[in-house]
Amino acid sequence: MSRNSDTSGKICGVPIPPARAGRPRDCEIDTAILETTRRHLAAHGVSGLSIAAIADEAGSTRQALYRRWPDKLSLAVAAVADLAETTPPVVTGEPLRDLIAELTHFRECIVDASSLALAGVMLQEDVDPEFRRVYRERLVKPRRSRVVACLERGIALGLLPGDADVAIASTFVTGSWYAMAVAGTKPPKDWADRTAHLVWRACGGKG
Amino acid sequence: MSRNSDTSGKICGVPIPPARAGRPRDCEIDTAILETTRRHLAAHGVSGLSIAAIADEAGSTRQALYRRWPDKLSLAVAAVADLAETTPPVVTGEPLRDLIAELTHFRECIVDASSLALAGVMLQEDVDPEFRRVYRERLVKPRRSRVVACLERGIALGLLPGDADVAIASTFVTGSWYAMAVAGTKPPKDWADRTAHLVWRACGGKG
DNA sequence: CCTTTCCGATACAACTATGTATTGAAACAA
DNA sequence: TTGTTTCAATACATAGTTGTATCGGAAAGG
Repeated sequence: MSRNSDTSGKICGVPIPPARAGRPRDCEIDTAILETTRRHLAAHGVSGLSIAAIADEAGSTRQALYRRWPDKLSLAVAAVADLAETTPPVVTGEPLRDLIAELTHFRECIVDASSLALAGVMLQEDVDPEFRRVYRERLVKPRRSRVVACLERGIALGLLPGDADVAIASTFVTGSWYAMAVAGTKPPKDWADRTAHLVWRACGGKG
Repeated sequence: MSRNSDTSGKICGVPIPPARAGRPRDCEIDTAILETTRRHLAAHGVSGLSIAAIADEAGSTRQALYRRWPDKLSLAVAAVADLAETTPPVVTGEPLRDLIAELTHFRECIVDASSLALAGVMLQEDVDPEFRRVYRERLVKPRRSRVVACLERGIALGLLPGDADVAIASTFVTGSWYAMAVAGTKPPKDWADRTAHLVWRACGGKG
């Protein structure tokens, strides 16, 4: 099977442009480079990125890389933007259960994508604002709003009091994980369950 | 007044060694370099540290720096170890009030020392284990145990139930701040108060 | 077949960082 | 005064990174 163009309407996840002549790009190079870039980002931060090292480790060359992205920053942004937004957990309508599912999902995402270190990178002061914006828009905001939605549904259903401090309580969810990572504490197996119940109770619920 | 040795028993915060001959070191160079190093760490991470840039910005030279620390890592470790552990808030014995004081103190510390970005750096995967260890021992652990102490005193006083999930709840305290930083949310003025009350309630308190 | 683009390999100039060294002056101990 | 160490400035070799360029060959479209 060809590693290149198909007829599905997309090439490398991007809508097909007015088909240009010449040898098509190798999709596998794109994905290999972006993946390697994310690994390097998590390991060394933005300043530590080395175009040469990335191209090399991705099994390609710097030229193939420069043909796609003009510089280090564009590559980093592309690598984060490319992080496929995983399908969120199904909403059952039972807020506490949904909250637990959300935390379980968060845990899975943060482990295998080394997104935790990525979050740390974003706190660096020399990170490009646009880069930070893409990260928040793509990875932080969606989850945050789903968590808030769980709690607000709890209020709507009368399970939580109307004056519950959702704004602060919703930060506990991911924050708990960050705090453990910084402290070097290994989160327990039942972290999702315990955390969800604590947040629920913080909001005034009787879970 | 001399910038150098004194007779107080310490030089540059270090016990006086058997007084050696020759021109004494300039303490101000030590502090200027360590301070500049912390700024650079927060801004660019470990990989982004530049000995030359640090020496320059500190108003000194690379040679003065190499005379003190053999390499980049030693300098980074020294810079973090040098972060004076600020005097913790006074314990009143009233757990919830102490918790609020602790959070207020945390907020002050994290703002002016740019320690937040430093926490992010520690999540990077290429950070030296010993470096990480010093950071946790010096900056993370003390605060964490004070927070835990507040909650456990609450249990001891019968203000919190004995089965309160202190291990998880204590991560909410600093975690809330991290989560906001990552999300780009500006913590509200009354963050300490609201967060403390939420954590208290999460533990089963009626504050 | 011809043209275009991509790929891998190699090369190059400009820049930066690192670690070491030297020099003359300054500060202090014995 | 003598000996030792520090300081600022300067120099140097080594190494790594960046961005651009060139080359022959491969893969596609017209």
